[in-house]
Amino acid sequence: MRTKGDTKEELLARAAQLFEENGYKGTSIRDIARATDTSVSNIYHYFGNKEGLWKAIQNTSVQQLPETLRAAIREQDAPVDRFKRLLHAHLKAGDEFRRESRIFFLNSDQLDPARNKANRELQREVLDIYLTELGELKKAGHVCSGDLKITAFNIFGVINWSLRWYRPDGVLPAHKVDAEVIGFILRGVGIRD
Amino acid sequence: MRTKGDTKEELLARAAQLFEENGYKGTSIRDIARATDTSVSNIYHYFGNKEGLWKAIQNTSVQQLPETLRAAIREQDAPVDRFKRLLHAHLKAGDEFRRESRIFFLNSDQLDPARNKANRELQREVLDIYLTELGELKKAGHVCSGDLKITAFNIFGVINWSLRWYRPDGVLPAHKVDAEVIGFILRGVGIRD
DNA sequence: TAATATATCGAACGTTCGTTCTAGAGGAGC
DNA sequence: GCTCCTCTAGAACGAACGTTCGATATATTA
Repeated sequence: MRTKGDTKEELLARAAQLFEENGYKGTSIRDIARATDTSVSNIYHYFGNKEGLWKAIQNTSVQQLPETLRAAIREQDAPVDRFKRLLHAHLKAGDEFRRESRIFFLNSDQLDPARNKANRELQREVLDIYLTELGELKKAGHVCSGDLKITAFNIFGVINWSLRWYRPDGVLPAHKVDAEVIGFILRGVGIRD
Repeated sequence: MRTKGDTKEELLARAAQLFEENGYKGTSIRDIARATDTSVSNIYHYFGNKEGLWKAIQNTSVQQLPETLRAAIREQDAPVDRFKRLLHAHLKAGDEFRRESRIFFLNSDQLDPARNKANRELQREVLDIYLTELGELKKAGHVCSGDLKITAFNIFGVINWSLRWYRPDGVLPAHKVDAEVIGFILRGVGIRD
C-alpha cells in the first residue's frame, strides 16, 4: 500500500501529465484514476470535483510565478542587469513547472472565464511586472519599441513558445536554449550587449 | 430556407467559432448543430463525422499557409527584403484566418498524433521555409544567433502569440501591431535597420 | 479496546457524447 | 408520372462523462 500522503501527490502528478497530453476536457476522472491506480471516488475525496483537482495543480505550481519574478528583481542595480535576471528567473520557473505551465498556457482560453479567474489574474500580474521593468529600461534609453505592452507580449510569446517546443531529453542543452532565447529577447527589446 | 451551399459554409464558420471558444473536445456536434440551426444528421451528411468537419476547416484555411509564404519570397532580391516580406505575409495570413490559426495553434498538441498528421506536416513545412531564409541571412552576415532552429522557434513564438492576444476590434491598429512585431523579430534575429 | 476519523472501493445515477438509422421533402431527368 | 439524388429531420444506440452513495478497511485517538 502507498504511504500516507502519497496518493494525493501522485494524483496531482498524474493528472498534470494527462491534462498536458489531452487537455482538461480531453481527460476524464476515470483516466486519472486508472493512471494512478486508485478509484474514481478517491479523487472526489481529495479534491471535491474535477475543477478542484485542476485548481490544486495550479496552486502547487504556476501560482508562485509572480512572487518568484518579483524576488528576482528585488535588488536595485542597473535596469539591464535586473531585466536579465527577470528573464532568467522566468525561464527557470517555466522549466521547473514545465508541465503545469504548458497546461495553463494551452487551456486558459478554453475554460469558461468565471472558472479561470485565477489564471487571468496571474497573467495580469506578470504583465505588470514586465511593464514596470520595460518602463525602467526605456527611461534609461534601452528600448526601441513604441508600445511597451506589445513588447511585453512579444517576450511572452518567445518564452511561452519555448515551453512548448523544448524537450529536456532532446539534443539541445538547456543552458544553450536559455542563452539563445534571452539573446533574442534582449536584441528584440533593443538592448545591446 | 437557406440557399444552396449556404448550410455547409455556415457550418464551417460556426464550428470554427465554437472550436475556437471551447476547443475540439469541448465542442459537441450538437452544439454546432444548434448554433447553425440545423440537425445533427446534417453535419454527418456533409462531413462524415466530427473529425471530417475539423479537417474541412483546416483545408479551407491554414492549409494554404506554406504556399502563401513561398509565394511571398519567390522574388530573388536581397535576403533582408525577402525576409521582411516573409514576415509580413505570415502576419497577414494569420490575420485572414485568425480564428482557424488559433484553433490549430491551441489544439495541435491535444489531438492524438495519428489524426493530426496534416497539422504537423504543415508546421514542418513552415519551419523549413524559415530555416532556408535564415540560412541565407546568416550567409549574408545578418544573423546573430548560433542555432537557426531556435531562432525560428522564437519567431514563431512572437507571431503565434500575437494571434492570441491581438483583438481586431481593440484600440491598437493592425499596422502598428505588425510594425512592432516585425521590428522586434528583426532586431531579435540581428538585422539592423 | 472502543470510538472516531480518514482512506478506499465498486456500483449506480442521470446526462451528454459521437454516431447510426429510418424516413420524408423537394428538385432534376427520363 | 415515376425515379433518382440531394438535403433535412428526429429518434435511438451504446459508450463515456462527472458525480453521488453506501459500505468497508485502515489509522488515529480517547
